[in-house]
Amino acid sequence: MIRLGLCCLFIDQPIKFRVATATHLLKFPRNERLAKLSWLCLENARTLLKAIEYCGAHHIGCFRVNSQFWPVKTHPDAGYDLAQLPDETDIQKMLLQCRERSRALDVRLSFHPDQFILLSSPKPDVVQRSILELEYQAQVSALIGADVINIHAGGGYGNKQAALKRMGRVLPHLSKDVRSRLTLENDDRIYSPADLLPFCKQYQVPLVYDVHHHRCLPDGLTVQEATDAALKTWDREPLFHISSPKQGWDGKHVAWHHDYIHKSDFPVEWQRMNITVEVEAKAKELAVRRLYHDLKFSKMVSG
DNA sequence: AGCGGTCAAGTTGAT
DNA sequence: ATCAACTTGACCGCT
Repeated sequence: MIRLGLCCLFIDQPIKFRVATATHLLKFPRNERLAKLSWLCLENARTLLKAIEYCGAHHIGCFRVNSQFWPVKTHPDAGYDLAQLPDETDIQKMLLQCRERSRALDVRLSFHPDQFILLSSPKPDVVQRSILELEYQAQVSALIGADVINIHAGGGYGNKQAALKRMGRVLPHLSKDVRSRLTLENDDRIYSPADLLPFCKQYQVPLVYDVHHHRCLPDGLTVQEATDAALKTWDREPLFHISSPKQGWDGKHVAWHHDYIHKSDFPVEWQRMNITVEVEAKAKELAVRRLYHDLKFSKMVSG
């Protein structure tokens, strides 16, 4: 059976991760700031445990952790190390519990660094800050047992091949904790599966195949072909993405996510596969529940 | 309690 | 030139 994944938040459940802005935090003296951050990190660790327990009890086999799990962790002024937080020990303990429960309940954990994380940028400082952020997410990943840190290939910068080459040259500078988890996802505007597959093969970076993005940015590959090629890039359970367009496929903003996944958008090619499919839908756990129901109890039709 | 303004960051394309 | 989109609105500070 397919493992469905929930992304970052709940819409209906009282399971809420906390965040704080650097602007706000920097109004306080350092000690007070670290105390606040410590509390936020501990609170988010407790919340993650709740999220894992909920997923385990509701046929949700994967949970994506928000990039702000440790708020402003790599901010140039407000950033910090775990060792500087007064609740370090309690945070570690709680994260270990998350790791144990996610393993016991078979809830896979993943990360998806946001749009500022670019290994292909021609600007060295952009790449440097991106690496710092990846290292932070890998540190948390190691503590909680997440096995995927998924990023996009970034901008085209007028020459996609050159951009991919730049990214390839950055890979050796990543720690093992990042490198062993790093994956690449096709996007809806610049990098198609056909653009990324050669890179993924050459550098052994798994491709997170997003079929919705593929439909927004076609490349001559069928869903079946892209699926098969993506599968080959994985040395563990493959992870793919699904979403539906907000106003349908003839609407204006096809790239915008709908509240739910339309039955016909789920590829028939993916049925009965041992894969993780992260559900990108605004109705969150309700959308996962509905899709799970649709997959289990009704025959899907090809769109 | 409700609401408006704000939030670290890069790149692109629509207006 | 400005703005919204991107995996995701949440939080502060005022009324």
